[in-house]
Amino acid sequence: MLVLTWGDFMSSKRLSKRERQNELKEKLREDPFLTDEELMELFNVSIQTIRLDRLELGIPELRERIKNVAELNYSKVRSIKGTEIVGELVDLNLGSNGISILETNNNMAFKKTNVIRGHHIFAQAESLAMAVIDEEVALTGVANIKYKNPVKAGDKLIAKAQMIRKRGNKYFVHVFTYVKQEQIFRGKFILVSI
Amino acid sequence: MLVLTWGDFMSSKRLSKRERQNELKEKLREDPFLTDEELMELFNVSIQTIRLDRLELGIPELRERIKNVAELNYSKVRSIKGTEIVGELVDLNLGSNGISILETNNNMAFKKTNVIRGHHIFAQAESLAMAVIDEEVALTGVANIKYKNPVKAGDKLIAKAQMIRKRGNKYFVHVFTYVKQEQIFRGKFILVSI
DNA sequence: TAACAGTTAGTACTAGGTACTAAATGCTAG
DNA sequence: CTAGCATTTAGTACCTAGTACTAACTGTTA
Repeated sequence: MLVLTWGDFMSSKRLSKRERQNELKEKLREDPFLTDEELMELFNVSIQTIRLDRLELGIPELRERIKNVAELNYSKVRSIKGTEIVGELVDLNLGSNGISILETNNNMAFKKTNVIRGHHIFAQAESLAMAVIDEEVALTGVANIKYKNPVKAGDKLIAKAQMIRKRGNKYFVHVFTYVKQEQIFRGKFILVSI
Repeated sequence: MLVLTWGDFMSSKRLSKRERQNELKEKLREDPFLTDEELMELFNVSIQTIRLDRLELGIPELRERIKNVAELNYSKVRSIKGTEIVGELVDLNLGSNGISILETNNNMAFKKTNVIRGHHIFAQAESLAMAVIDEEVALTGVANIKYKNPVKAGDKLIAKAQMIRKRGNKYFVHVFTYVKQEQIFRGKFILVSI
């Protein structure tokens, strides 16, 4: 059996600038914790070449990369904590209707397909439904929902909620979510105030 | 009204070594991105004092702290990428059933009531339903769900999924979620493979 | 007032770089 | 075969955010 490690591969072959830079991007995407020195050994070129490559590709230094990774995750936690409403509330008539907008990104998507995971669409709709009813505290009792079309990362979700009726402490709210006029989700919620 | 900022507080008062070291630990727990220089200004002491404090408390330098945050989340991200499952998968029989556990915390709850927001319960159930069906890529088409009882932050959610039947590319999966034997959620999902 | 904890000052050194200049090497077209 | 250009390598000064260490200076307390 012939087995070539990355090391064998790299020491046997010197890639062209373009090839090397592509591999460099790929390697650093996989592992942003690699130092220039490690990359230099990986690609069997001088450290200056690695640095020129990073400069040309606009890739920041190790410490910046690590910091970016750290801040990404640190801010993610904070932003979730901050908002109780998923998406941005752009219109609200208590007891009647409301509109919220959610900008999707590929953190919300399946990596393979880039399709937004259902629970994000659900979360936007549910929290909008909650916002619409004129109650201090409420919980979702029942939801009947339908995903009509897949949503791609980057799409802007516009959710429109309408309170249909109120019976005792139960609120019936319908939410329709659109991407560019096209309906992609429909949810019927029964919310219970407590 | 008397308002004291942290700055006022710190410049008016010099804490004892013990107090300062406690505050230091707390500050760095809140924000690990603080440099010794920023801490020095915060506590109104010299940079050497901050460094002695860190040494005594065994707190690593800024870059190490950032790296730790980054690595923590990097491995977390990787594990999410691997599973894409909300909660921890403890049992799985492809095409039949599965169980996942989600430890809730107060980041997942309404601040006022400490009740877990519905979409977290939904997300656990939906992703477990996805895991159970033996398909590479699938989307939720329809869901009919019911929240039976509110869940408090700290509760451990045990979701049990059962695939009921398959018709063409449609899968019918039922998920029941429990907190200490008590059922708190029920969801009927129709998943569509693509 | 001596002893000691606590604090501050200063120096040499480190990793992992940036920014820059200069020189060497490789390839290609005339 | 060689001029000209891209590419690569070498080397220097400088940076940040430190470590590790020595020495000196306060402040309190016995």
